Amino acid sequence: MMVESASETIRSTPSSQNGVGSLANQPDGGGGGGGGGREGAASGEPNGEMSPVELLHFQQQQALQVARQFLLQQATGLSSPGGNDAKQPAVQVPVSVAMMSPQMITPQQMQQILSPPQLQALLQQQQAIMLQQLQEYYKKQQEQLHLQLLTQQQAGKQQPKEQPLGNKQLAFQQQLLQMQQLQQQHLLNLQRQGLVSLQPGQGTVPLQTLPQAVCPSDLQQLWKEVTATQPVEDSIKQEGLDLTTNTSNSTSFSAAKVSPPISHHSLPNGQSAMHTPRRDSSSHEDNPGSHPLYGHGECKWPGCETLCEDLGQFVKHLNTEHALDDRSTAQCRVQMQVVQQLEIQLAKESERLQAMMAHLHMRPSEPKPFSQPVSAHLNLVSSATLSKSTSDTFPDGLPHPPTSATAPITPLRQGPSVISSSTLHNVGPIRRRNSEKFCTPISSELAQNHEFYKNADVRPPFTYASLIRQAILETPDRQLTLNEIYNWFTRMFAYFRRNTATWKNAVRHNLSLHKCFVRVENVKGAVWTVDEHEYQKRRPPKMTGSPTLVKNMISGLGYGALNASYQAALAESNFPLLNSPTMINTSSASGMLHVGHDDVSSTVEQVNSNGSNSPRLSPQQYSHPVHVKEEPAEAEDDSRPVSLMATTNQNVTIPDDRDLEEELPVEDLS
DNA sequence: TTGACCGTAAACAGTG
DNA sequence: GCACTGTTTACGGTCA
Repeated sequence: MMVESASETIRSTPSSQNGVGSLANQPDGGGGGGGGGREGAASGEPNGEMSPVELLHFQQQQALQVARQFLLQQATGLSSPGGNDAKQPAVQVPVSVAMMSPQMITPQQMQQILSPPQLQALLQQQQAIMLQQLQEYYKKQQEQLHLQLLTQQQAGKQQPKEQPLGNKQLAFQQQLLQMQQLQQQHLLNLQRQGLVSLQPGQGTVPLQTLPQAVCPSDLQQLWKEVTATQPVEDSIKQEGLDLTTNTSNSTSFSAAKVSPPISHHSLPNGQSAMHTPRRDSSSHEDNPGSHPLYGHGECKWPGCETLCEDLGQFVKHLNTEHALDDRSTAQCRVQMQVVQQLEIQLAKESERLQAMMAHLHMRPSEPKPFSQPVSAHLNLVSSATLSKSTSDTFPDGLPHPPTSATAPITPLRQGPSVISSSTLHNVGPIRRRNSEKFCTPISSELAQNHEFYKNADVRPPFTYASLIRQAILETPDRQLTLNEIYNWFTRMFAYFRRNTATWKNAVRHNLSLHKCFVRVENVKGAVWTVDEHEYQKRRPPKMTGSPTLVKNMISGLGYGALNASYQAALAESNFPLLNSPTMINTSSASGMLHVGHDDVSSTVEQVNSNGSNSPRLSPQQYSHPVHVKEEPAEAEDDSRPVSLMATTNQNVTIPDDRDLEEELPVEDLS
């Protein structure tokens, strides 16, 4: 029959994924699987493969067909039941209705053929039959679902893992619930639609008829819920239970599958996993003012996006719409799988990074006292890139040993300043902006990676100006001769040890170029000091008041967030430095008070001084209290007043304090 | 597209 | 004359 044709068509695509067919052990229906077979044969000879449900429908269909033919015969005999009339598209008839059965008289034809009383009687009769069929049909399906659920439960008892079992049971429960809802909704729609096609046909026919009973708005809502529900099926599928046949690729059934919000039933087996989201939600609710599932006035629950005016409304919405129920639990599990997938992806990427580093011979040869965080890897890569880049462009053209020969000793304490992508790919002009962007104190950076820079032929990610300033500020007198600055460079950085002419020229160039470097004549020569005021003024538009300040503040805050995330991630890797409150404070302060410094030591100074980010600094710095410098008596190797090296090598937390201590004299004078 | 910033290179002058 | 120091200019790259 054409009814079966319609149902067969549906079943061949969506209903075949319905799960109903599989549940009925009748994936192909009585039509013989071809889907395009003539229904007459199919309807006339229900084969042995037909499920009881379909057999029932078949019988009912036959009865209905007889009634229909009877009515038709009472009419004009417009066409034979098996004629081609139905092949003509029924005008103004829903396509699905027209498709229902070529043998079936369309409602319009019915109206033309039958008198109103006859038509009404026929419709009532059909509706009654349909309702009965539907009830029986759904009852059968529920039985099937229960049967499979029991089967799964028994099978699950043999599995050591209970979680997937619970999920399967959950899925089955969902199926049951959805089936019930579908039944109710379908029946309701049928009652509302007097002219709904009444062909129960095969098991999937009721599902087919549903879409036309759903208004577009309903469809939208249903689709929204389907999309929200879809991951559940994905999760189920991933766990080996393919229940997606119920939904995927079938808009109609997807809509039918949707569980309305009323479907908050408690599962009899009460999975423990269901408590997870609830607790999680509750814990978040304890945090006033914010909720991780609430942002931008929307519910961030997967697939929800419900607009909530305030947090209270959201909480209410959360408790009502995302309460402890099957769907929420399943969605939570899906989210867990998402996280797991991301973790797997991260692991893969980390492995790739390791391979890349190994390929580039950048793998640290020395054993690490603790696990190597990603930042350290990145730092190594950065170092490798820098080394390679600089080696390729060494002005002096001197051959330079590979950086790996001087593997960093303290890369584990790398801050974020050296992990920027630009650092990875650029050497020159980007360095200062890197340090600015990441607000890394050059002092902290150097303290953390002193050994690294000292041994590795890696160019430090700081500008000449910041390095010169750092060199000067490291001294008690805060003044250095040019030669002392040279020595500081060569002492602190292997890179500058091996490259001379270019960077020295650059140092001189920077000393002369920047106003912040003040040359003071000494008895025995000239010394260079730092005018912090001018140093801060180097980027006055970013300092205060200007719109760019806000921009920079925002960017600084953005980095602060990034840095915080990074710190959190690294902290979990037992990154000792990042557990240091000093580091945290430095980062946060730099993030909040980022005003565009080459190094954040100045920023830290400001922050620690009086909480103000005023660029104005100590009179000592500003007025250059350059007391005539005595004989340098350099001996740079042991004259360093502040042993960053020692502190770096000894204690990872001290350097930061030392940095602050170094800056304190400046701050105290402000 | 523009300006700021930076690095690099180079020329030049002064000084010891 | 040479080396060092200091200044200045020019150019190209990057970024906001």
